[in-house]
Amino acid sequence: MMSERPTIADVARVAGVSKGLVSFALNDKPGVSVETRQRILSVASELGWKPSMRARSLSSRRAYAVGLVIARDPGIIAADPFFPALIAGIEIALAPAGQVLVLSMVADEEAEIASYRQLVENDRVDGVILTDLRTNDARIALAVELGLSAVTLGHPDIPSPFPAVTVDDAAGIRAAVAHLVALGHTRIAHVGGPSRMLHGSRRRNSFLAALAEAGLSGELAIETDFSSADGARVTADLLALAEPPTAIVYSNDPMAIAGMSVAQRAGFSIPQDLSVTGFDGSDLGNFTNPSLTSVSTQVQEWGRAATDALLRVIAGEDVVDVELAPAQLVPRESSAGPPRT
Amino acid sequence: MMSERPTIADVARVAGVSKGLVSFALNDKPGVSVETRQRILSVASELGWKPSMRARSLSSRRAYAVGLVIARDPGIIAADPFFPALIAGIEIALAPAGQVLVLSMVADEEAEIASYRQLVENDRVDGVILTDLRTNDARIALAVELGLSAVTLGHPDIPSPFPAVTVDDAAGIRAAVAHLVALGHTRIAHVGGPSRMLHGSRRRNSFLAALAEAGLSGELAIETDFSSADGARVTADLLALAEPPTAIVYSNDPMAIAGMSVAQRAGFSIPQDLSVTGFDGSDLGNFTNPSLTSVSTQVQEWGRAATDALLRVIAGEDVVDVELAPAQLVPRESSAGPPRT
DNA sequence: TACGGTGACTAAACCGGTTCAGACGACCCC
DNA sequence: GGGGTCGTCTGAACCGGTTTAGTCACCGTA
Repeated sequence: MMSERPTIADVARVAGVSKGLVSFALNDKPGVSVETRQRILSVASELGWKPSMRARSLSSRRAYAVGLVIARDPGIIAADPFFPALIAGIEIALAPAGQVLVLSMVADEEAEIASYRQLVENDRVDGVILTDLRTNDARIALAVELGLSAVTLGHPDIPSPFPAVTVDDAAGIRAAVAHLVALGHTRIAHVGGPSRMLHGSRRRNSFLAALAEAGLSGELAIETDFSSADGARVTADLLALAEPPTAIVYSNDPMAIAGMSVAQRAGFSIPQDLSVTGFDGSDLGNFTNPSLTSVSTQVQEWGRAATDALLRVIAGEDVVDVELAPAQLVPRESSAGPPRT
Repeated sequence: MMSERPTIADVARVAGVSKGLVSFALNDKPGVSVETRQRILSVASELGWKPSMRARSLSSRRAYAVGLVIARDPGIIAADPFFPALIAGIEIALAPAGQVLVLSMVADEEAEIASYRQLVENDRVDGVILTDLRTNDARIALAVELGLSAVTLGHPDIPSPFPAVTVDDAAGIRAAVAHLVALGHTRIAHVGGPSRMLHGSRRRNSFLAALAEAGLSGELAIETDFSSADGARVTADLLALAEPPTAIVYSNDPMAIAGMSVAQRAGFSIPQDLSVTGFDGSDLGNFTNPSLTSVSTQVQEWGRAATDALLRVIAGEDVVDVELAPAQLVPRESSAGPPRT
């Protein structure tokens, strides 16, 4: 019963060399002859030796883990398929590197800052993925202050020393508007996220720009908190207007789905009386009635690429910004020509 | 510019005592006089000393972290609000204890086993939360083999040395059936999860038992993989029967929502022609048309309680099973009396 | 032949905590 | 007054790796 796990000292003893040399051999460092390296490696695998992450962490001052802090209302997170997809992507890149994800979910921005500080003070992570960037985001300065490595999902609106991994979601909004314009719509509304969030304001701006390009007015661009509840409320408001829009571009799928329900309750047929588009192209939209025209962003690939970049930053490499395939329109049943008046 | 972080040796030097005594004082161990303890504590806080988790981990052989491995298809996870709520609950219990969550998301059961092994071999976690229990679940034996602490979400169907934290979801299914029976339904179908998953088969059994109690036949209990797609497919099959059911009890909300869409497409009005109930009482169901009668399980509280129990197991306490408030029916618009024939 | 350089290797320090054996004085008891 | 107990504290070992300084044999060269 060899219950104790072998240490590097056991390997050294059996191989007849010093601890230090074993360490060199196992980390592919120079200064070890080919035969000795061979012998050490075979002894190590014979003994079933695995390095102790704890000891390695202490002496190398690394955590071999990356952090993700999600700061949103749990209710909103639960409805939004974005995060599971992101995490799945992160995992794909992390696993082969022998690293793990430390996840923190907090309710507000104050707790978010505290969470990053905890992560660093407690030596939990070597770097973080910054998602849901906000205008003038304090986390950039915080990461710098804490000496953290980081990558941002999207370009911040302030100077940042960290690589940005971006998906051109503006292209998706433009495609959605172009799609609706091509169908003949002229009164198009936008139900977007909080303007404090960069992707909220960026999508809103792209929406306005696309409308302007088509010679249309963008007066119906409304801001929400990204929740289904807000999506429903705003939709009701829009449809109660004297001249309601004939199409609504939503900034995420949960709001679009809630909006469709509200519209249908109010007696609007979709897409006959109202066209609707979502954002993020979640699977959910395939199973609504009608199915939801949406914009797909390959969230999983985004997570994978961001993690890849982060690991290289942590390793000290120079990493340049990464631009992924732009968001693409996925036309389904919820969009059609405007009602004939 | 005091850039280096103070160590326990610094505190000892300034306080004029030995390293060991500082450690005792800071961990509330006996053998330190009140005045000395006071002095040490004040020196520590003056210096802004924070224990190094890495060093502490190495010498105490603990990770101060717990693991959660989610093994489901990413698409299914994304649609299901269960996991975000669970994680939010876990976080609530973890943060005050200074511990963190290491999350792993894998696609299949093989990767799942490998993931647990990695977590342990790499000293990542002190314990794990076992969710989505399956029949004869190999993870129980695996955790024992690896010497992991654990808690299970629900009772396993095999002997387990780990405390179980349970929510009586059977009560929820019974309540849903009772609700439908009271409304006058006699042909009630069940669209449930995989029978390999314990909550899948348990809900199915409760469904059958509840029907039997009401003197009804349970021939329409169908098994799915929990995905929206499967929910849609099975619903279509059920409605195509010569004598379709007048009510369907779904085992999660995404399937119920997909099922409603399919039914509506097929010309069924809900709830006039078909009543529908979901499971897990997600916020989503508030914003469908009609809103979804569902069963609420307080998932967040489940995660909190499970984490609490796990931390106590890790601390070596004797922990007994915890039984949370049973699942409760949340009646909304999708259920009503059967159509008059 | 003396010398500098190089490759292979060892010993020991180090990372920053925890823990254990033992020193020491104060106190108590018989 | 000698011995035992208790509370307080020290010094050193320990956790299991990484890293640095230094030893030693061997080589080619002037």
